[in-house]
Amino acid sequence: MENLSPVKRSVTVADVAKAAKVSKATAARVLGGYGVVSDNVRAQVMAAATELEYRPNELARSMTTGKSGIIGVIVGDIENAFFSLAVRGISDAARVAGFNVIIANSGEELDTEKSAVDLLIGKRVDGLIVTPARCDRMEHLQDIRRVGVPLVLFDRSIPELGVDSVTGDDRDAAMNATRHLLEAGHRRIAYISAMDTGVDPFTDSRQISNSAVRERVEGFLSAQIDAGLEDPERYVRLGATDQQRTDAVVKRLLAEENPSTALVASDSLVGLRVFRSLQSLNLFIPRDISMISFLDADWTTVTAPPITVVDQPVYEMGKKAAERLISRLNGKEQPAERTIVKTSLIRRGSVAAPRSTVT
Amino acid sequence: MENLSPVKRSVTVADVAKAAKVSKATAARVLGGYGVVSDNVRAQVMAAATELEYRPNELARSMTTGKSGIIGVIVGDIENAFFSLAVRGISDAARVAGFNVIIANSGEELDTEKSAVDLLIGKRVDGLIVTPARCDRMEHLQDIRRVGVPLVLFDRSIPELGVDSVTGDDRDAAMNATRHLLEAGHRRIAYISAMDTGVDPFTDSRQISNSAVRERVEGFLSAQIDAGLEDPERYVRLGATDQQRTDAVVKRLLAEENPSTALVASDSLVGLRVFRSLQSLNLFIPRDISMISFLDADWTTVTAPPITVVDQPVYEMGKKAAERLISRLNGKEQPAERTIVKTSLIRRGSVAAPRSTVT
DNA sequence: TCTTATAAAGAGACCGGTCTCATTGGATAT
DNA sequence: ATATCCAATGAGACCGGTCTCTTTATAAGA
Repeated sequence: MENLSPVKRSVTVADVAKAAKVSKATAARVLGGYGVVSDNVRAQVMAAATELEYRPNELARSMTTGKSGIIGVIVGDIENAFFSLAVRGISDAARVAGFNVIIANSGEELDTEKSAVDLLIGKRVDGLIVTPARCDRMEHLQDIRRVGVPLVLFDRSIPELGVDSVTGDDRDAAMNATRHLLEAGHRRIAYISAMDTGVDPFTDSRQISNSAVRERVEGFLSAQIDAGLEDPERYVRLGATDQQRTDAVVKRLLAEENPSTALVASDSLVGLRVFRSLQSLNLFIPRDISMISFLDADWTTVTAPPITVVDQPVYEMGKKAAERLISRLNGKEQPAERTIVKTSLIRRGSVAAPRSTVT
Repeated sequence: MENLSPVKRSVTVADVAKAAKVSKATAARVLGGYGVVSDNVRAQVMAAATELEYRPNELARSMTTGKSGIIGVIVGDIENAFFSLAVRGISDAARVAGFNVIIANSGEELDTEKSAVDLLIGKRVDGLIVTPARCDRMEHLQDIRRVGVPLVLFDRSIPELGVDSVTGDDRDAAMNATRHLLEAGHRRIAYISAMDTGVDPFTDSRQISNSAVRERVEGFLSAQIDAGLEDPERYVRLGATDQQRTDAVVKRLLAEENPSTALVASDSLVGLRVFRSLQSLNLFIPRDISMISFLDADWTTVTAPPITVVDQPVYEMGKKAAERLISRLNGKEQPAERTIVKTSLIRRGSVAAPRSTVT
């Protein structure tokens, strides 16, 4: 074990300057890579710097420049494949542009999100990418703009806020998925989400504070209205937040007088839970029931049958969000823009005609 | 749209002090929550602060205190469920203790890891949790200690470094998994990993620079030696880095004169790829071949049959690593310690007796 | 009444960089 | 030979907090 006790105060430009026998200003110029210095002085300073193992203090640097080189990201839950992939896209794009990423989890809770915002602003992040837990509460997001920190919303948008957003084409995606089920002959299609609005029987999509889910539900409904179906709302089921509650939702859905013959899962976690529920009820997909899930998650490819999914290009979405933010950080004054990325339906084996077609 | 142009310089203690008609020092005392102030002055200052919407500049605070309140985490790939779960555990533990987390991806590349270390040290993180890409190159890790930043290794350990580490009981885990296959009657068992040592035919576990994989391989080998099998090395296959190469590995493995009848996948990504390979070869698990994968990943529960796995309590591992680091940050002078968390085998449906038992 | 202890507030240095402005000296122009 | 210019360097303020040290005012003690 080498010696590593000395509790050393870190080496500063002043130290290097003294060692190189030049002024602090000159040392700072070569170490900071700005201004103009003669070649031999530069060499001297560099030599002293490596000798002393100088490492710039980015904190101090940030203080004077006012730029931290950090992008703050607030997501619902990194553990969720959707977000971890997005974060990967964000970090990759950030790194290319010389930025770093600091991540905070909101757990989809407004209060946690608020304190994360305060925290990241305190850390003087250069910009923020946020997945707002609720699209109807945005005071804290307005604060962000007020202090002059560029903001990009991810996955969900809040038009009233007037900031950039990058989302999927949720409404179209849900419409396409629903149409696909309609075309297969289904007439009683359920939509299952983990969202929890206080009110129980779902009646109006405006109850849903998450714009992504809201738009998906709206697409789901309008596809059915277009097809002449009545009252598609009655098959919208929320609150599938864990396995147990999902089991309950699915069970109830199938115990009704007119049980649904197909369903759409609002995200890959809900999809997985629903799949397990169906399995435990000994239902065979797609013979007994058809299903489509959002997100082309790992698990959807290895089930029997593999699951038909709405493929959201999450990595690209993350990348785009970061790029948008960065171009704004680089001073581009552009009006707020809503970027909508196209999704596609990957047809696999979980959709078939309903068992007994009731018209 | 409200007014938000003013390009405002942020509000400082001095501003608040002036507004409250007290000295900067006094304002700082109440805003920073230290020292002693009278109640009415405190009230005055607080009023001025809320009025001006004062937000402390954590950067400046960090500069003088020398603490940033940030823990740096360097992982192989956040996109990987193993790491994203670990990061979740780390962040949760960090938040409880009042720390934040900044994440960097190494992509399992030494150079990227090195620059991530430089970067995070530059940002003056209070401590570092690293998943070292290679356990045989550690100069940059020694640097970390040299500058006095506490370090905890995650998932992999480097005893020579003399720092804390939190890992799974990889050797035992692999032994147990292998024994389970031996007990089922298998005599030709393969071990597949994504690691890539330069040398092709695997001969010696010391070729493997990742300690976790190395120990798993060693456990895998010794279980077989113990059982009296000869030359188990010949069934160790590395380089399953993507689907295509995994397909090749699996194909080659099964085309040999004595094809293996069971296999162990070194992590959940490899496991998933192997599963797909077997599927595409129209092999049925466990009838044609048995398999065990590391990590209780989502996908392993919904396949037909579900996959027997080594359950690594990754979230807890992350949490423990963070807790260990934090206790060190809080000044506890304790000797370096290697924390090994126990894994368990979750028996599901992917292991059965080999088709034709050849002794 | 006068000293002394103590609580509350103020003044200003400091952290480690950046950056503006002043100073110096050598090359070129006249 | 003297004025002019510019490249190279130095001196020191500044960013926004923390913190030490000093000063002031008030209450208790003699």
